[in-house]
Amino acid sequence: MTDVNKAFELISRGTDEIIKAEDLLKKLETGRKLRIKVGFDPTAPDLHIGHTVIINKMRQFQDLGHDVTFLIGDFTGLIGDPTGKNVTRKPLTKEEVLENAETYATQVFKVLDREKTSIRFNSEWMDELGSEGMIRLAAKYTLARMLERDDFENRYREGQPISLHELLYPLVQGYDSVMLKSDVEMGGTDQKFNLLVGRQLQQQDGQEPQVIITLPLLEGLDGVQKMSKSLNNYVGITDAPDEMFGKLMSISDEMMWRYFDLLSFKGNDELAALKQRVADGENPRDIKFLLCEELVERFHDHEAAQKARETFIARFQGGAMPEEIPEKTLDSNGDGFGIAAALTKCDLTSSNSEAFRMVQQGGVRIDGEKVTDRNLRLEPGFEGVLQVGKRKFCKAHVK
RNA sequence: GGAGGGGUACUCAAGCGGUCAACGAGGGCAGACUGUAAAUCUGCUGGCUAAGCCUUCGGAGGUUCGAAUCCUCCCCCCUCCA
Repeated sequence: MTDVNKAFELISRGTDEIIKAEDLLKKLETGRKLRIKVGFDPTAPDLHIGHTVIINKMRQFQDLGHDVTFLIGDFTGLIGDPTGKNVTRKPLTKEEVLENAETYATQVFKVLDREKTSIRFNSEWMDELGSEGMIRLAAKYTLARMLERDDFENRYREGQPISLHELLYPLVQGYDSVMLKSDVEMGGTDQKFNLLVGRQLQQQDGQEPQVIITLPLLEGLDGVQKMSKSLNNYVGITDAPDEMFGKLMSISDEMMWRYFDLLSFKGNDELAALKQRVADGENPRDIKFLLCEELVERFHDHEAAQKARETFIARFQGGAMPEEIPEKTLDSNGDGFGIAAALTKCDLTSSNSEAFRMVQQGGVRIDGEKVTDRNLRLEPGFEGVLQVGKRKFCKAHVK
C-alpha cells in the first residue's frame, strides 16, 4: 500500500462522510501540505470529550505533516450558529466571545500539537468586510438554497421563528474557507450544510473546492442526545480524574462501544478482541474500566487513571465515602438549623422545599443513617456528613 | 398595510370565571432492583420560618366577592392576502 493510501485510510477511519473522497485522494497525491480548517464556535468555552472526536482527527492530519488551522468564530459567535437549534440563539457579546476563545485555546493543546497549529479568528477578515461586502456576499446565495437546510426547513414549517441574521451564518463560514483557501474542512455531521456552502463559495471565487469531512456526533451520557454542556450530559476534558472516571462508568454497555469507536486510540483488532471477551461472558463493567482509564490517562496521566479506578472500586463496590468531601461551616448564631435549611446551605439541595422532599423520599442521610424526620434539628456543635442521594456529600459543622 | 391564529412551569401541551400551584407526556431528581450501570417499577418535580402562608399562566391596567380563563392597551410569534 502506498503512503498516500495509508494516509487516506487513517483519515477515513471513524468519519461519517467525505465529500468527495476522490478529491481528497487527489489532494493527498500532490504531496503538498494541505490546509486543514476546523471552526469552533466560542459559545461553550469548556470542551468536552465529544469535541475531541474531531480534535483527534486534526491531530492525525498534523501527524501526517499538514497545516491545521483552529479557527475561532469570534465574529460568527456574535451571530450564533443556528445548527441543530429549534430556537433562535442569543448572540454573545464581544467580551464573552473573546473570553471563551481564550479558554478554548488552552484546552485543545491537550491533544493538538501546539507547534503545528495556527489559531485564527474570523473577525480578522469579517470586520474588514463591512456592510457592503456583507451584502455582496449575501448575493452569492439564494433563499431557496438556504431553506434546503433541514433545521431551517423544519423550523419554517413548524412555525418557529428564523431571524434573518441566522441565514448569514453559513455564508460567513463559507467565506472563511475562501479567505483561508482551505483544502479540507471538518465538522460534525450537523455541520454538513455549512461546510458545503464553503465549497460553493470557493468555486465561485475560482478556487479548488475544499474537501469536507464530517464526523459523527458523540452521544452524551444519557445515550440519546448529543453530548453538550447545556444538556449536562457531558464529560469535560478538564474534569477531575475521579469525576471523569465516574461519569464514563455510567454510560450503558451499548454506548460503551460507541465511545470506544470514537474516542479510543486502540486499533480495530484490539477492539474486536474486547468485544469477544464480553461475548465470552466477561463482565462488561471491567471492559468499561479500560475505556475510562484510557481517557483519564489522556487528559491527566497514567497515575491519575490508576488512582481513579481504585477510588471508584473502593467507593462503589466497597461502599466507601468519597475521599474528598466538601466541608462547610454553618453559622446559626447558636440556634441550630433545621435539616432542610442545612442541606440547602450546603448546596446539596436547591431549596428548602426540595430538601423536605428528599427527606420524605428517603434520600437524605447523616453519617450514613437515613433521616426520616423532616423536622430534625442540627444543634450548634453538630458535626457530620450530610448526604443527598448517592453522589452528593457535604461535611457540615454547625456553629 | 389587511384578515385570522397563537404566547401556560425545564420542554411539549391541556385548561377558557371558582373544586388551579394548574391534567397529561418528556426530561430531571429520589427510592427499589443493580455493576453509581442500562432496562423496569414507585414517588416527587414554584417558594417559605410549612396541617398554614406567599408568588406564578407574554407585559401593564381593568371588570368581578373571585381571573390562566372576561375587557382594554402594549410586546412577541405564526398563517393567508397585498
